[in-house]
Amino acid sequence: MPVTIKDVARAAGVSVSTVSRALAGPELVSPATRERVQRAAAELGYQPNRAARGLITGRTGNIGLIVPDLANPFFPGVVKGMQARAREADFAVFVADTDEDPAVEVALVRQLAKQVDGMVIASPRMSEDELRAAATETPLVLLNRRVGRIPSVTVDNVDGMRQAVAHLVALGHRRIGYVEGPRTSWANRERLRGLRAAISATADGGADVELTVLGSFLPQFEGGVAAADLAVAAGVTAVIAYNDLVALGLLNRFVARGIDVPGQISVIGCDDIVAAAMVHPPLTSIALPKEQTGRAGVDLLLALLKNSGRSAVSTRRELPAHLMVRRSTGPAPTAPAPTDLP
Amino acid sequence: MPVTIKDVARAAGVSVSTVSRALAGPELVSPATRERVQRAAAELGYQPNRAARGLITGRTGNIGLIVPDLANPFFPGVVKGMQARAREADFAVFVADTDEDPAVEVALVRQLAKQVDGMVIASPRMSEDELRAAATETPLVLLNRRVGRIPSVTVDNVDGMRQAVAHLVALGHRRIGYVEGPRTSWANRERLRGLRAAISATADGGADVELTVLGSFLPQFEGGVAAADLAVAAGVTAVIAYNDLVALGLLNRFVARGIDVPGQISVIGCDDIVAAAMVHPPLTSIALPKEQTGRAGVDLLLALLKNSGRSAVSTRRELPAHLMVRRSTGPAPTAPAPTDLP
DNA sequence: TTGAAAGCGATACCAT
DNA sequence: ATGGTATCGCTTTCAA
Repeated sequence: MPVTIKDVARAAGVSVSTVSRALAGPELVSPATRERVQRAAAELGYQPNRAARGLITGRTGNIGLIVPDLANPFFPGVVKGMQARAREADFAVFVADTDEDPAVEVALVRQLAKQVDGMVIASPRMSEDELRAAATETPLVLLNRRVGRIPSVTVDNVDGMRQAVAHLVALGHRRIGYVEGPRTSWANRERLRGLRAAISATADGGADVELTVLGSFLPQFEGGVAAADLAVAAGVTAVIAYNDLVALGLLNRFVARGIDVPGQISVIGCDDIVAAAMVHPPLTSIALPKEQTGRAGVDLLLALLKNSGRSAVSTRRELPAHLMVRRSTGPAPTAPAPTDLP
Repeated sequence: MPVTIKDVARAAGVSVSTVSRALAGPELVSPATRERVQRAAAELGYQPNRAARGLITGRTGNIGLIVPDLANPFFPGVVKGMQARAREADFAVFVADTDEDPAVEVALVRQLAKQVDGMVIASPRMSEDELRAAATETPLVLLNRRVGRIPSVTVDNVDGMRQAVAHLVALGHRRIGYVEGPRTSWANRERLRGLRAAISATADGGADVELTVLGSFLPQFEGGVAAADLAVAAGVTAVIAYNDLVALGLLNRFVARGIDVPGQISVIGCDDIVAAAMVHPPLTSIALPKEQTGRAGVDLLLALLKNSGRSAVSTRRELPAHLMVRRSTGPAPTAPAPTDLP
């Protein structure tokens, strides 16, 4: 039999209204009664019933999080960040996995919407229209995607690609391949855009770099395995993959075919999942701030909830990406000796 | 403005009680009214408010899941299985991560308990007493651990180890090392027990196998890296690790030191995480049925909830483990040639 | 078979 | 500053 607000009221010798006030806004009651109430509550181990509170306030104290695939090591990091931040704000987090299926995603949003005050969708796979529709039904924050004025947290993919290209070009690479992920992935499009921008900027700088786009492939290990042979056939000296899982697949296939990395070909991934540092050779990767992305997502959502009703605050946060150089990238096989460089 | 039961009642021309009945137990109302009510509900898109329902029924429709570390690829599999099963039963899942900290675990259980009908704790790190206490506060199911009569889903670790040892012995290994995980881990103790049993059984069979226990180490990549040198110094020809993350650490360090796997030393992990097949050489691992474990956990919990109040049903399920042989295990370096075998 | 009404636990408004 | 009370949306007696 859980202790209710009545029990506390009786114990403190006040009315339930007073208890409610003493606990919610300490400045609404006299210091003396506040003291008594708080002690009584503590002694009885009183915990407000969230369902009852939600019934009248219209708030559940829950937020939802939807991710495409928990098995992709990128997302647990995001989940951790979200939970940490949500807990600080006294919110609980529902997590749901869509198995990369846009239809499941749409269904889950609708189902979850009733049970939460708002939700965060990480790397949404559904269409822009569907997202816009969802945003009208429930406060919504997007991670790794921008759609209209829906609040979002993104990473500077374009700059990440700039760093990767600069690194490769400095190593003497002139023929670079990119292994595409899902076309429905906003990040994929952004990365491709960043890549093209970086390469044309390089052209202005004098170096003549050629980009070969391969794909699209599954954003998983298997996708990389499949892409590896195409990369070799394309004659590139370096490959940048949509994400680390794909890069790991590339690495694996190259090793299996006896192709030396980075001796014959360099590989760069994206996300910097833990496994990137665990393979041999360790994978150079564009690190995205996973936990920070999660935290920022909750931050935006909380801001949204506070302003709910008032003029739609549309907020965006863009986080920086950082290239983690490891041993999977090295000098281009046909690169001129350092002394020959201009 | 969400549609409530009143709206449905008005639309169907009946009282709210009738609506409630028509939707809950169709046999409680006349077929005609049931039909009308259901159509009205469908047309209005009525979704019962779970908070309101929970207030009176005392049920939230939520279940909680606590895991030590979402970043350990073993757990996302479990989470996926749980969610799938929970969704079938129309339950939502709260997920919380403890960062392997027993204290956090205890705190989370207490906090979550108020918001759920029951909870599942995967690989609990807290003490038996704490678990027993938790079990009295809320319906509880344990994954990968057995404590008293608390319902649990476990994997047959002992048999898994038997398979691993049999595999190694067949390859000619006689000096085997085990890298321990956390001493607070039930699975660790079970695996050690299974290992010892398998080895003494082998002794009865004539082969004289020696076990060297190393550790304990962090159940992570870094733990394996640290353990690798000890394994080499101990002169074992094969190492079995507490889990795949540790095994990957071993593998990595062996390669870094120029020690050939499996030429000079064989490595076996546990869990069969996806990364196991992604490294080079691919890791032989004892596969645990991750999703099935999650599903079974929810099954047990649902059964518990149904019987709540009645005599404590204590149930256990034990799932089988399967050795996945890959290239990280091979003949022992000093093994006699196949023709010399008896 | 159906309707009216009493709560579930908390908050918020209206008095005092 | 505090108490009484209506109320949130729903389920569940109790009568009819």
